[in-house]
Amino acid sequence: MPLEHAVLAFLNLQPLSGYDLQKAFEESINHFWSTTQSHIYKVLHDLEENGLAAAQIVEQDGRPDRKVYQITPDGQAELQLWMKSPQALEDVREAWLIQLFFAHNCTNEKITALLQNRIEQAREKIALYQGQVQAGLHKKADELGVERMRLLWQFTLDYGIARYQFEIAWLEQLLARVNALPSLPQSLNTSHAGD
Amino acid sequence: MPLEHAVLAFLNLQPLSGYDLQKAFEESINHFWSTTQSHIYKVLHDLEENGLAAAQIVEQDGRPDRKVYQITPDGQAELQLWMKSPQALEDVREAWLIQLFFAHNCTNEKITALLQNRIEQAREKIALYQGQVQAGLHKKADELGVERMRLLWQFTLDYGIARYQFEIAWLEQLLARVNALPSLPQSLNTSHAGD
DNA sequence: AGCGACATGTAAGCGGTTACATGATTCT
DNA sequence: AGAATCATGTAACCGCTTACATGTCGCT
Repeated sequence: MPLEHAVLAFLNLQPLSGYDLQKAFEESINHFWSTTQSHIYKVLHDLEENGLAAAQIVEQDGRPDRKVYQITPDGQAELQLWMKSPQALEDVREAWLIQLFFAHNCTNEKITALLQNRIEQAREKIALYQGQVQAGLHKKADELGVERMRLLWQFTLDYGIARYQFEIAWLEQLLARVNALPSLPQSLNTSHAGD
Repeated sequence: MPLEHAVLAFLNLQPLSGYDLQKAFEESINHFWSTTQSHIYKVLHDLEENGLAAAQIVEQDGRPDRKVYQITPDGQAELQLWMKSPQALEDVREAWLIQLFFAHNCTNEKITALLQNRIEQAREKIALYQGQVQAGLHKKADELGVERMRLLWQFTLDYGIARYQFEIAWLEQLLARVNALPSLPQSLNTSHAGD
């Protein structure tokens, strides 16, 4: 469960509440591991149950109580173990490839439209990563002032940018190949409701 | 629900049983949309409930009965709609990036080991795709003899290969950058259980 | 006698998202 | 007066995987 370990990794830097963690995720690793508030609270609950984190209620005046979690020795051991363990390479799993695979009865124009939409989405992602996300990471890194950390964070961002750039390049190459596709069989083109 | 639509797309070519579908998935689109037997049976059940497919029991001698599903007009309409609808570009979501992000206290050697393991896995995927998967697609395409289909199928396979090749190239580039990383802070290197 | 192919399903769990629920304080 | 921030959670659902359950036939 990667989210559990991401939470442990954050707690290993400093004690945090669910609310803090939500912001930390948003500002730090959202570009490669998005999550939700409710999932974080659930994971914290589970971590406590398993003795990997310990909670402590902190009262505040004029504000709701905070429930601050600390990593336990068991939690540190678990984290250390996980950090070393090779993760399985993710399988390709993309819904648009289903569309492409079964596009036999679609016109080349319709296929092209799908690809162009995808290129557009990838461009937006890159703009986001190079803009807001990059700025956010820079800011956080400057606060901490640890060069080694800054570079590691940058690697994760660069990965995302490179990935979406790859996506665009590959799709553009595919556009040409789609245009060269033999045309639809007439019977299917006119008579079928088909795909 | 992409699996539902993948099943509809198969049924749009010909009526099939759950067992047939499992084999069809295995032989055709497993390289970008893997699934399981039980999931297929569940989806078929749901499709029938929603009137997108209709089942028919076919008795056999010496074999268990088959439950053969046919796509309905509603199913065809739904499929046609989905085929045109742009899919959201998948977010980057990779657990090893969590490891990289928090690798501050890991030695460069440990980071390198993770990357190399990933490169190795990607190489294996490429070998698989260029070998068995490519052969399987060729065989199926030859049986059908429709060039337009053959090419579309090839595109989905080429995507996978290109993706894993990208992965390798990017990781190899990262290896150099990891070696150039400023070393661990001594205090953390020696005293902490840490990450 | 044992295994693989044929054939259909259920149950439990996992990691995750969306929607719901509550309520004070501070800023505009 | 209304919105944003602070703060914690539950419930329901989704897509999917793993494990379980059952049984026949044909081949070796």
